[in-house]
Amino acid sequence: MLRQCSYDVKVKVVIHPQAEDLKLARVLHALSDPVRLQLVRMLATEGDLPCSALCLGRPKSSMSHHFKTMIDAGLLRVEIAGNTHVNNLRFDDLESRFPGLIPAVLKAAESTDRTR
Amino acid sequence: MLRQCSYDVKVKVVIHPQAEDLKLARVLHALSDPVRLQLVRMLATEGDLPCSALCLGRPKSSMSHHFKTMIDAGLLRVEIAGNTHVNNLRFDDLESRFPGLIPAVLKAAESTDRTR
DNA sequence: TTTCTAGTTCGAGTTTAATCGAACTACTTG
DNA sequence: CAAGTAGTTCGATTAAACTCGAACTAGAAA
Repeated sequence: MLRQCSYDVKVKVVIHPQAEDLKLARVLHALSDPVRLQLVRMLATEGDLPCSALCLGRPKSSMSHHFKTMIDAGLLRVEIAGNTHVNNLRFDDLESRFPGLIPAVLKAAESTDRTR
Repeated sequence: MLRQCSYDVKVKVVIHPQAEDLKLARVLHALSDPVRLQLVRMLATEGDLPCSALCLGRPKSSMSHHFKTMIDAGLLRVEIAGNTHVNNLRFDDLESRFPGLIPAVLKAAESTDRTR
């Protein structure tokens, strides 16, 4: 028996994995790209930021790909505020699941920009 | 002016990057695979191991690829002892370059095997 | 010297990822 | 409502990675 919805509902759903479902390999992969490392650094130091503040000269579609990768891995949470998407680093979730990992990565990334 | 070598020299050279040349993104990428994470765990807990002790059921050629990835990233050092290649985790180099990173990864990996 | 063992290299097939223009959606503002 | 703004999605292209059999190399052992 199928239930049908009589109105045309359009919900923009961004799926964030739960803290306990974060997978280490996925998180490390999301961190293993210079562009994404830079995003993590910016979000860690400057707090929540809209996409526009994070697209440093690159095409929007490229950045959208990186955001998706990070969201799927559980690195970012996105809150939609009207027109803009506010990104924030899921620091507490990451820290509870993988203690010390993000601080170590941030420290390592800060010690040099020759990340690649 | 070219110098020529009159004998046929064959040297097996394994190039290990120097500690100060390790690149964070490369290291994270080398860590971002479940098979390689497992290798890191085994080497961390059991010390130096030959390839044969690390190829858990997988084809040698596949494992060779993973070893190469890890060596190139600076995760492993290989010492050739006669017939066998002894692998060891470059813990001290990694720790001096990226303090806390490997311990955090090991702790995270140990907390669950659902790494992927 | 033949054989065994340990591991690499090669090559092919497949998968996954990165890049980016163009079209699209949805909110906001005039 | 029209126009602008913020960001996603699509589709194509290219580049990297992963996997693995087969052939190869070199040391060890018989």
